Amino acid sequence: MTEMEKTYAPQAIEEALYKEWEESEAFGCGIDMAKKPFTIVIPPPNITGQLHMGHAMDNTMQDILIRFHRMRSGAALWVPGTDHASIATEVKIIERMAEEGLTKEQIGREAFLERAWAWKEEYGGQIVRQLRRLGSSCDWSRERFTMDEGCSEAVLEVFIRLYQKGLIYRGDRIINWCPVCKTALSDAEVEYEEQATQLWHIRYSGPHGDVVVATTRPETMLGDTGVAVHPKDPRYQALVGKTVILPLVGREIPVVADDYVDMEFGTGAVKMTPAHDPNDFEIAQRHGLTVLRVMDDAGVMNNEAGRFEGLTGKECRAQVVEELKATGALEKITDYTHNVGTCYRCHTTVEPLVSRQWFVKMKPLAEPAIAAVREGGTRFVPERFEKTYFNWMENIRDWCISRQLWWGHRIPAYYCDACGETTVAKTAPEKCPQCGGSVRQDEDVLDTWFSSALWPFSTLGWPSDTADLRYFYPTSVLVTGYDIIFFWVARMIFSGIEQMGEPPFHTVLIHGLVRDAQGRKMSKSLGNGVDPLEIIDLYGADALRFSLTAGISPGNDMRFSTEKVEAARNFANKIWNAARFAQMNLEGFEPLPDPADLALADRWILTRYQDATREITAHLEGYDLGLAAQKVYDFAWSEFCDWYIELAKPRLSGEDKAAKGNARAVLLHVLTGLLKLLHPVMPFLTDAVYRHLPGTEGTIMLAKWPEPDPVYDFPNHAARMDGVLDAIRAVRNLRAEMKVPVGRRAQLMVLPQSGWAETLADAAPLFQRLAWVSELTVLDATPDGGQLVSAVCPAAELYIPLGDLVDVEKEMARLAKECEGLRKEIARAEGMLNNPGFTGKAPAHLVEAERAKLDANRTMLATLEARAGALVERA
RNA sequence: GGGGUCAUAGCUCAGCUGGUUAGAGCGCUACGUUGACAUCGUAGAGGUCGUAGGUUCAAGUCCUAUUGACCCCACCA
Repeated sequence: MTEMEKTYAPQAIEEALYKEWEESEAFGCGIDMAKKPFTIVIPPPNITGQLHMGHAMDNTMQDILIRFHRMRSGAALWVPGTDHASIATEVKIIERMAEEGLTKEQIGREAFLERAWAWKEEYGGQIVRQLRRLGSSCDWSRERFTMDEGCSEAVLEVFIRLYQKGLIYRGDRIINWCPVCKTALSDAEVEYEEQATQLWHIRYSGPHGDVVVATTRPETMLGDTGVAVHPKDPRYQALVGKTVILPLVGREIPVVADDYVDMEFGTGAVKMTPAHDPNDFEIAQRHGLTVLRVMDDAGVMNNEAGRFEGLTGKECRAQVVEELKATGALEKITDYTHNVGTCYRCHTTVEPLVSRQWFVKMKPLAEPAIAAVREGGTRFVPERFEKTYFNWMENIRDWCISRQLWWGHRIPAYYCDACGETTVAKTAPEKCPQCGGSVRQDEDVLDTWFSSALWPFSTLGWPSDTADLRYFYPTSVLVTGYDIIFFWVARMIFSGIEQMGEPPFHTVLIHGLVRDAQGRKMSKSLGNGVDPLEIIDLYGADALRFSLTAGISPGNDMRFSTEKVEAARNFANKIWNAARFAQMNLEGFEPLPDPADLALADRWILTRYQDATREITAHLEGYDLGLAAQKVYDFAWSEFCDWYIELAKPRLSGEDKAAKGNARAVLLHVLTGLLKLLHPVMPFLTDAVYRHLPGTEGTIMLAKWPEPDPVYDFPNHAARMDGVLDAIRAVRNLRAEMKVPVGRRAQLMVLPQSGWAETLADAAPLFQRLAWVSELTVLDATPDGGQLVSAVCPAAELYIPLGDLVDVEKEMARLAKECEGLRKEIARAEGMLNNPGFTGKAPAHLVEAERAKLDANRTMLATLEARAGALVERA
């Protein structure tokens, strides 16, 4: 045993300890068919990423579960990896190139990809190193990347399978176009923001009558190919089936009737721009309206816009409004606030437009995915997120998966220009299988979430039939924030079911966001983010982990504050010092003695320890990590440190060899056990301390998780000890109220309640040590004398002779106050017990407990009243 | 428009399927060098659990309504 420093210094031990863990392969998990593995796949962080508080919490939770199960069953696997993050990474690389004055078009696809891979090499390792600093016990030998060979193979395989089943198709559909990222986006990638704008009311005239339409985007009128009204709208009956003339353009466009139109809103007539509005597109499909695109991918008006060609959308709007005013077609302009879609990466307003893209047909995939959750094959914790999931899955639309980007999995579709044939294959066909012409590959890549969706099985070797895949799939739990249920969780579920035949995990553990101390979302733009690495430097990884876990409830957001981290750091120090104390008193390993030889205090702490073990285990099994951490904290600090260590001191420093040995053995046993219970949350501290303790071997990581042992469980004795502790507290309380300085010895006389005499007499050394008692006298009758202060507790009446220090009036006031409290409590209990409803219907043990409490309180009250009476007489 | 969360001590939050006199951390007050720990100890003050009903022997916990803060989804042009 090496000497322990006076305070815990995490900086001194974390790095070396982690290195040792990793090199010893303690993070690994072999295949052992006799054991059911507990498996988690990491939500792969982006290679562009820096570890932020969200990651820190997410990964701490995963690590807690993994470490818990590893200790418990010896078979736990946490698969790490990173995500290529197609769009996010590409944007960053383009930004970097812009600093050199380069664009990706200038350097070309191949050179661009070289840069991207170089980027990956440079930054991809960063976040993974940061995860190590947190203490994440991932099996790094299995680290994966969404674009590594195996994951890419999985992507191709899935694409081809879905294509062959008709679940992937290419078509001209309305998609969300980001004019800055210059790519299509899926619906999930659009975020809506409220914007104040205007509503332009424009009159479309025609031979059969006029109609006024309202729009938020007047420039899109150039692409109008119809007007829609509600079929039952009396105002427009005559116009349905006829045509009106599109102002500025002069095109004759039909008026159609469709239920979609809301008669109450605006004028009840809607201009139809099928190429630039998703609803219009759908109505156009129903009525056979032309789809006319007037804007190109960069948001510039194209040749279909006639004389407006070449203008940007904004310029075009101004121009169109100007001309409409001039021609008198503009009826009015009103203020209007509505939600506009923006790109989730760059927050540019997205342009809905018709484009030829690849889609996944969602209905057939969504159905079994809904059923899996509904039937309990996968369950969300907390359960309420199932509603979110169902709501999304049940209203899902086809998933646009092609992106006009270069960094990502290139779509394995090959087109023949000669005959128009499309070939979907893992490798490029040499020539068109139809006509023998030459083929070219689709230029686009897949949505980055397409590969993430396969993560739980692609990382285990799929599509190969590997031993890992057979053993570890389906995984156990997925841990993530509620913000990516749609992006990722839902897609993993349907992909797992479709490809593997069963959902990828049985539980989805959802956590909230980490907010700043004021409750605001941490963000780069606000600059209110707290860097977890700085916190680790200052307070240690364990303190950070604990502060992100303790007292947190699943699915709820939390506020991060350094005060919380400080409290956690203090806790780490407390444990450290408890161990230091133990180390100073131990003399090597001593096993628990025969239960019959144990002192009352030993029985008490062993029982409490078992209670804690049961409770913490249950909380971890139920994913209540916050409660588990809280419970270890309370047990360690309030029971073990505050009480047991103090209770053990008289024996540890005493002369009785046997008693000393017993106290040592119990101290060591409970301390070692509590370190194990704490290890999942505070891995560094617990392992460092563990190695200082006698009788331990290797790392605590691989130690066996504590299990309750009936031989050392003494609930009745624990209750006796609680009686003694109550009495000690009562004495301390008395002294504090009488302003007797701590440390100044005073005599104590106790008049035991029936059955307590021996216990109290035996506890004399404890009173001496913990309540600064000079001498304890056990009485057999109420003492006489006014210069006493008294208290009463379930075990005994307590008297302290304080001589002249006793202020009789004050003492009487104090007694009166205590009596008052007791009377209230007695009245409450009597009320309950006199209620036949309670005695008749409540569980018997509760009624019994209530009755016992009432009796005890009555006895105490009688004592106090007698005492008060005696004082009155004397006065 | 639909769905959800939160409201408990001065502050930040726990409180599982309803059952002791509702808890913790921080802060506050008083006292304190008992050789593990001042990153500490002892004692204390502080809450009619947002409001109004209801169910029940029993409600912070379940139901309904309501007020306030917030989030997600939908996207009526």
